[in-house]
Amino acid sequence: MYTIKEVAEKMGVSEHTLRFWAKSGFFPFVKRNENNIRMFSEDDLNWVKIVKCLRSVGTENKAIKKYIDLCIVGDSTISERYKIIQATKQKALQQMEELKKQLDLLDFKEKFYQNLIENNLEDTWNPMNQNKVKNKAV
Amino acid sequence: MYTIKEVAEKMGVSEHTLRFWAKSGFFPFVKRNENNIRMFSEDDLNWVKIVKCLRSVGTENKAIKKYIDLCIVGDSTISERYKIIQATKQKALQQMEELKKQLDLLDFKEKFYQNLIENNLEDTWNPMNQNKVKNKAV
DNA sequence: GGTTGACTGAGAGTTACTCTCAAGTTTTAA
DNA sequence: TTAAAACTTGAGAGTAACTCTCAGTCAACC
Repeated sequence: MYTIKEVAEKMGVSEHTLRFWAKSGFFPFVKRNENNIRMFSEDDLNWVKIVKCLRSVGTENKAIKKYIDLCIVGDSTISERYKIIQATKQKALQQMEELKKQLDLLDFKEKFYQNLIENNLEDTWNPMNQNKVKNKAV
Repeated sequence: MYTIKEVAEKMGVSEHTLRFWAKSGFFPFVKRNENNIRMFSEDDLNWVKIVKCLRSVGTENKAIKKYIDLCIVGDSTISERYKIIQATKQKALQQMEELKKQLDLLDFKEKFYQNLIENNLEDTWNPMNQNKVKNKAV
């Protein structure tokens, strides 16, 4: 059993955020000890893990709560939960594509600046230098 | 030259956000026409592109403004800008790793539910079924 | 000449934290 | 054994980055 601080360290989520998530109803199974302190079980850690996963791919808290409520209802909601996970995965794949594109742009920019530095060139792409003839740039 | 609406469509950023970014000083070179309407040039579109890129990898607006201010200063800040782009790229690469991990978890979950559905099994991972013996699950 | 449609800025509202605080326990240290 | 340090708690204020609503201006069409 783990206190909120231990969970925060273990899972890489701040204590504040964990309390906020708890208040949002994301951990309906976390028990309190005799001093009203939350004690997270191993199973609860898995809930933290899946909540963290859903959040990190941009799922809204409202939708996460919905998913958790479906879990609470029980086995009759398995196919609905399956669809949610499927859709979330598709969204994550799209994000991967988008991130790749942005990485390409950052890579281009990096090499562009590198070239300017190594060859002591002017930044002809910068609008401040609009009057100057451009070298190969975005 | 493009109006804010056209830029919004072209770049996949809402008009609201573009106005917000403009007010934040992200487009210091966008001119207005005789009716006070913002007209974006091709160069301005590239600024939108780089701002969108920095935002999408989690760069704070304050830091974006700083980068833009460095651009305005001119060529003397090239090496500083180079460092910013390098650091941003590293952050993006980390995000890629994180996203891969989350995708793996979603993939596992997807297959897990698929197995439950196909074989008509109980969701023994769900804390609601804690009393039952677990099948292979997270 | 009146309505439609695009644009404007100001400002209120929203999401998801993030931080501060006072109050209660508990462990450590003198 | 008592005082201080180290936890935890919930309430509530603050923040970032939008997101939306609205009143007002202006040009263009019927």
